[in-house]
Amino acid sequence: MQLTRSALAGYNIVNFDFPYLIERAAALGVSDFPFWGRIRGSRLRMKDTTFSSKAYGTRESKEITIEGRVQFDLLQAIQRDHKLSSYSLNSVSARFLGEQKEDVHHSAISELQGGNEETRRRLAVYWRVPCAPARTHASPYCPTRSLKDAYLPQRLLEKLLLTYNYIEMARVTGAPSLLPTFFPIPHIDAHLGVPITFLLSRGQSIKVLSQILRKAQQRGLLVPNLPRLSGANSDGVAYEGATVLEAKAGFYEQPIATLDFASLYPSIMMAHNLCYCTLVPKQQAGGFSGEEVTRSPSGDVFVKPHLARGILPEILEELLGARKRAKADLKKATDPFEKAVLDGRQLALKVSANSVYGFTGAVVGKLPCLEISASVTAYGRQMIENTKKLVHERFTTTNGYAADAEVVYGDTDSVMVNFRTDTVGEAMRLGREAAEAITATFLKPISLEFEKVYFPYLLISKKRYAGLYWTRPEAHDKMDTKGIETVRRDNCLLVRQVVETCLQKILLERDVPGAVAFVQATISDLLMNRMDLSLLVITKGLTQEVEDYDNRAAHVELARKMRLRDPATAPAVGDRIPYVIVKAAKGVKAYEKSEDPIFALENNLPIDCQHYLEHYLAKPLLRLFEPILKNAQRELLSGDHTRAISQPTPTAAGGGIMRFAKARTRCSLVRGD
DNA sequence: TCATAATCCTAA
DNA sequence: TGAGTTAGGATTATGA
Repeated sequence: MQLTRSALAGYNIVNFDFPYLIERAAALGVSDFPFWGRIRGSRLRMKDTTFSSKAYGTRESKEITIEGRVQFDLLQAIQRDHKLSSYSLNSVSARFLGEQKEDVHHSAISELQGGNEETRRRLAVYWRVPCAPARTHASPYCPTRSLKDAYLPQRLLEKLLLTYNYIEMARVTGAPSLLPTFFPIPHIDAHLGVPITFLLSRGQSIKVLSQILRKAQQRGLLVPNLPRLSGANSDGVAYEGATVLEAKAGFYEQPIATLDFASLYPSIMMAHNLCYCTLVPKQQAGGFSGEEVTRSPSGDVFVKPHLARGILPEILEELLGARKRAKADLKKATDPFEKAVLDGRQLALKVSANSVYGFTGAVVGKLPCLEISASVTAYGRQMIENTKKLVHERFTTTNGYAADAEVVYGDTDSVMVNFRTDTVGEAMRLGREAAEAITATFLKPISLEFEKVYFPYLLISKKRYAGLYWTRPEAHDKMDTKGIETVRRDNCLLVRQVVETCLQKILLERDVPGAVAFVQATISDLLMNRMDLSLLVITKGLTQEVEDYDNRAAHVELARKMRLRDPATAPAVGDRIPYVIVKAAKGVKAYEKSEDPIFALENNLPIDCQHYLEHYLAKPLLRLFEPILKNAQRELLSGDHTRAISQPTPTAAGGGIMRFAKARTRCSLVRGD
């Protein structure tokens, strides 16, 4: 935990360190302790809350009020900014700092203490002082702290530029500047709005609402305090969303051009003047002429901008205008500090603009207006269908082009076009031509842009594809993967690594036989018990209270089991639960075979390798290879490599996998933080 | 065996 | 001043 003049920073401080310190002080009767704020005599206040949102999940949390100081909990920031399989300080530090935090076990203390200066230093730095008794909040974050626990968050803060990014977000949503204004934001008045602590502890709504309130005040408008919208059913769907075009699955060995609408939903709201204050109630719509109002494709009516300019379009215009300037300044900037500020700012402005639409559709929110959100998506659906149609109509041999173009896929604001050319450069040229021609058919500021070419392109299904990503004809920029196992954190590392390697071999090296051989070797390793346990750990989020689940699932049952073993360290709502599938009698359900990896390790439980092959590896690999290989099933999943070694009985000491795994995974599997 | 519901996570 | 949205694939449990 770091204490500066106006901020407190650390890892999991809000739910562990602060409550712990406060409770200990109370237990010890240190009555002058809980005065950390900058208002003399004002005691800090703590209460339990449950935060729940679809995007951030449900989490129990402490809410601590400390006047005049920002509480910057790195755990909260990283949970919001990054989707990871594990949020332990150890794993996060390894990921972002390339630095593992080594723990010192208590059995090594006397040895280190009796050693030399270096071993004593190690003890001081790494030994985590246990402080379990007063623990009140169950989570995988171990109630111990070492010097490193203070030092690593500081490094993360700097490395991830969190100070810049969060202060910029606070500023674009209108918070008072906590630091001197190094680079003022033109047209954005930074004197009303969202405190940094809100950015970490509350949702998206507060940011949008803050902007609406500020703009309404400028205009002299009042924002109504609406009663909870009736008929707001939180599990159903309130209105129709975007169109996802049919995916023509396959392995494309021709360049596929991608056309994207830039900031689609914000630009729709600006182009059509969609706002609370421009909406014409259904029963009054008849009283307006076509000169005065527009009817959106969902049938909702809005007045045109010459009669009344909406607040939302104006906010969006300012946000996107400011972003354009930030990006231009970023291009010119040379000073690393200025660059960090500007990049944080352009990101904040983009996120901010994109959340306005969602805010209008949030029926459980403060100011829902489904006429706006339903109109936005309806315009969007019309636009993507139109774009597809225009591509098909224009790029034909009849019109003098070398081939008939085909839209092979598209999602919400993008279309993927096969112009049936063999060169990336030609695909780019046609892509630019299409973007320009189609943009001309839409109202300003709607803009269809050519963004990139995929070549080759492996389209598996809707929302799932991979390809090499080209923005210039000379060389590809990267491999891009969407929705496939490699980008999903609920798969074990083995599956992610195998799929990733196969994609590389197929797309990059163009070596399909090599990919097949690799799969066979991996399956053989798995079945021969040669797989490191750390590769087999699956993680899933505990999204609600264990009791509230309607069915039985592996991670939930494990959470239940762990609570019986030790309530203090059992997973809590919002935590991610790591587990492995261990061997059991035939016919036993998967949810009865899930086990805590550390428990499995310590008790030498054998892993159910067959289960990993059949349930986690086989299908993803078949999906990957089916568009490429004639006999994927036979080549990958039958033959010598699928023969398992004679399985050790659960009690046998010779569980090769466990001994092997234990030696190799001690560092990465220790429970921490 | 097959359809369905619950759940998780991702694309946009 | 509590909580952005919908679409969609995949896995698992469950019951007809």
